[in-house]
Amino acid sequence: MSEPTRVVLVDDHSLVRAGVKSEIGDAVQVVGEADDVDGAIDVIVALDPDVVLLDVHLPGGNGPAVIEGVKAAGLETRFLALSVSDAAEDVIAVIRAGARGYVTKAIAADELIDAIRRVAAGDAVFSPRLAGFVLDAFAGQMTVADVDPELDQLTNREQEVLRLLARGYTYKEVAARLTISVKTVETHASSVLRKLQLSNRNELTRWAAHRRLI
Amino acid sequence: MSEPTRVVLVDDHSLVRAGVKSEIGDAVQVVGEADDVDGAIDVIVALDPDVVLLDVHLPGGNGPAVIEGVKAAGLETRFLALSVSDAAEDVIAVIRAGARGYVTKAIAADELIDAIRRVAAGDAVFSPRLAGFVLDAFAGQMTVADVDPELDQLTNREQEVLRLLARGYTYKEVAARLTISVKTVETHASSVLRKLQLSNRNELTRWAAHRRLI
DNA sequence: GGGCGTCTCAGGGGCTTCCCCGACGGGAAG
DNA sequence: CTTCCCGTCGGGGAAGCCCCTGAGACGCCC
Repeated sequence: MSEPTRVVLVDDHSLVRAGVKSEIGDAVQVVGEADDVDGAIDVIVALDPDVVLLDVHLPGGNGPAVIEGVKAAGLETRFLALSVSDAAEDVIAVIRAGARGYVTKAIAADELIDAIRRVAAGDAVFSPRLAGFVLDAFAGQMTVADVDPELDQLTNREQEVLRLLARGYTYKEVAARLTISVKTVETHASSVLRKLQLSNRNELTRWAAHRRLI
Repeated sequence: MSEPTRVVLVDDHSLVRAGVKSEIGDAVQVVGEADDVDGAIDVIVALDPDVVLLDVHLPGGNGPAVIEGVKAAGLETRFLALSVSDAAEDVIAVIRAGARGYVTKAIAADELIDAIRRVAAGDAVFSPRLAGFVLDAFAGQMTVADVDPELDQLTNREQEVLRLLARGYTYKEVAARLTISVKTVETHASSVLRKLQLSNRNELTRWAAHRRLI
């Protein structure tokens, strides 16, 4: 690696930027910094770095907004999301926007440097726990959601029934699987539809398909 | 890493297995081998290894068939696809099936060992060139196999009806939209179900959701 | 012209879905 | 102990779904 990797840091906390810089500054070249969405886009477009270390939560928008903005400017910069959050929504959002990696701030300095270089080389890097998650999402072609607040409205039994219905089982089949009566399944199904504000089981199937439950 | 990673090799060429084994045998523990789909499933289920090194092309099926089979047996084994192919279809297929990594056989021994350990730890590993590809596919939520031969069996009218049904419209609503009678919608719907070998409209919704027709 | 496929429509029947009621036992909360 | 939620179950009924059979109209191809 003759030329050092050129990196831009985007984080709304200057302390974080300083910390990261001191940790990785010897191994890569930090050519610019920004602390909000618009500033980040400006800096990145002006400097065209190899990799952008991007915090997910920013004033004036969020990580994906930066990625979109840079893409819109015609650059093909590689982004490595660096965040305290490991929430499903955040991870999925930046990956969908086009980030090539996602690591949490708990990462060690040498691992971060390695991750930056990998992303610069076109590789994909994820914190182990997130890797499986992302691939599951991909394999299951879901959108987001693990902790669906809407699912919390449902009792455990209702969620069981929902999952089976979403998989295409008829009431009768669900009843057989859960060894309860068809009437009970009807009751639960009715509750599920009411709570999720759906009008029939086709919408339920679509609802479930949309959030990967199938 | 006190205990060595337990690995099963699946490849239809014994020479390849021998080669891989000699390359990585010192670093990980190769506990079993197989050269076809059924044999692989048997060996994996019997040995429950940490990681399976899986060739994509196998007699008696392909890589995804092995993954499905093992999953069906209730195991949560981690698979690392190791293939000469870097074709989009192959990569997508094994990832969709649930593989946690995909590297080509051009990989160096030490990189392969590293990849195996990463996959064993739950990380995701891809050859640099493939990493971006997989993420692009994910971000753009394409499937690769876009051209559906199964759709060709359907007449234009049947496809129209299919799309509307998949979006959750009732027969009556579809009829209103297409300004035809409910009975005609029933006829088309029936044809669609028969041609696609589905038994009801919930399966139809799932079928459509699966190929992003919704 | 005759055959073929598509699109349209109808009657009738059986099953499924969804809602309206009401009911009972159990556990948690007050 | 009463109240409330949960899970279980039932009757009854309206609507939707799905199949079977049959049929007329149109266009295309041989």
